[in-house]
Amino acid sequence: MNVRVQQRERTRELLLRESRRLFATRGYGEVSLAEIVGAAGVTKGALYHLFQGKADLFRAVLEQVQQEVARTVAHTADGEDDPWTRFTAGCRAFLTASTAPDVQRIMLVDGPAVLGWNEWRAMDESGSAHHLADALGELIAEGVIGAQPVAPLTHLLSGAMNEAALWLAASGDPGSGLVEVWPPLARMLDALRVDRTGG
Amino acid sequence: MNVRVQQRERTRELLLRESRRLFATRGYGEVSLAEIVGAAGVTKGALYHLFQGKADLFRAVLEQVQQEVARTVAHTADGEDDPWTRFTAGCRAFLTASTAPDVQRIMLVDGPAVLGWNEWRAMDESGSAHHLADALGELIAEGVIGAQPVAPLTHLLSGAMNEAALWLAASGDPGSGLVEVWPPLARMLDALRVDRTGG
DNA sequence: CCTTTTCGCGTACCGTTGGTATGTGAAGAT
DNA sequence: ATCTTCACATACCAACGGTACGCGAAAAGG
Repeated sequence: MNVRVQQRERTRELLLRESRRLFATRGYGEVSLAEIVGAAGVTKGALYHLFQGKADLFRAVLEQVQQEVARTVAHTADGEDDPWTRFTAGCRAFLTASTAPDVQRIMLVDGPAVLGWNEWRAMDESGSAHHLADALGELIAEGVIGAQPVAPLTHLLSGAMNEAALWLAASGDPGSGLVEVWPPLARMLDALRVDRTGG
Repeated sequence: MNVRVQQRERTRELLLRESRRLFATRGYGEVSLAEIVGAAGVTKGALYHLFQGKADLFRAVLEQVQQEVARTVAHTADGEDDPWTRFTAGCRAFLTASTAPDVQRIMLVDGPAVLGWNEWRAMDESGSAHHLADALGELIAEGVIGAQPVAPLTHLLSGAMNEAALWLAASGDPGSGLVEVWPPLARMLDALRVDRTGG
């Protein structure tokens, strides 16, 4: 029980890689299963042996993308000591990470439409949005921001940052776009603080 | 040249009504053209005579939904005199209007995926986001909020409210959900003011 | 009026799509 | 050495979006 598991995993990763590339560049609706299995060098039999269908394959890809983003955000945040700095650094990391084309199309555009908003939201909450909620909870516990329910706040900020990521990716250079988007976002974040000493 | 134009318009509105209903309840991908024309009591010949295809039909439906929301927002905002009150009232109107199921699915979930984010954004900017940008521009001109580029700010707020609308519609009763979402959003809006005297 | 043109729409058809049923041959178990 | 499992290929299907064309009534022209 070794060669088989290895081969299975290898085929699965091939399918994930190729379908992710195709979904990212042309969108879920415009990519056929024939293309995917062709690019991966297998057949539909393999695909349906490993996944339940097209939507399930997409879900696996989305899961992968989401975990990558979440890991990047978490890694950046963990590098900071001060809770507030950790929070803002995580937000900025999310913005830059979500500028990548595959993240854009798969996670932010096609995700909700293919899986439905409820399932997409559930996945998001176990991904980067989870870290966001954690950071907000910590800030509340330490009294940096006022006591309040974290869920609505998380969604507001998450929505704002998702849209901001899409916008700055669409408007030419993401680097210079960030200079435009970050100040108002930083001000919004700063407005949460109970004791505003910074600008 | 009268009966023909009337009949054409009537068929078009029938197709728009039925496809809107189906798209809203089951989503763009799960609705077939056969279903749509069946519900409308016509055939595919009529559909392709009036629209360029499935995506074009969806675009027409989305345009309709968006204009309805924009009109509601504009109507609510125009009822207020003070620019700041007009702004916040418009935001609240958008939130409540975007809680309707057809607005949710068609405008916020499927829209970007079917038309692509760029085209969706272009349509949104000629809809309710346009009013939002107008209100922000006015507030800047009157010195209520600091001088800054309106575009990024518009996108941040638009994204936050879109997500908030989806969230409060998904979490049971929208009425009680609004009570949860509005305070943090109001605080975010209030943080934009140069001179913060209110809470 | 009668003829001709226009055009809104129905009918019949096509290539492609996601999905399924079944075959096959090698890896693993006994 | 035989049997079972299983990763995957092959062949096939109904349904889909889209197209070509035909029909009949309304408009236009004389």
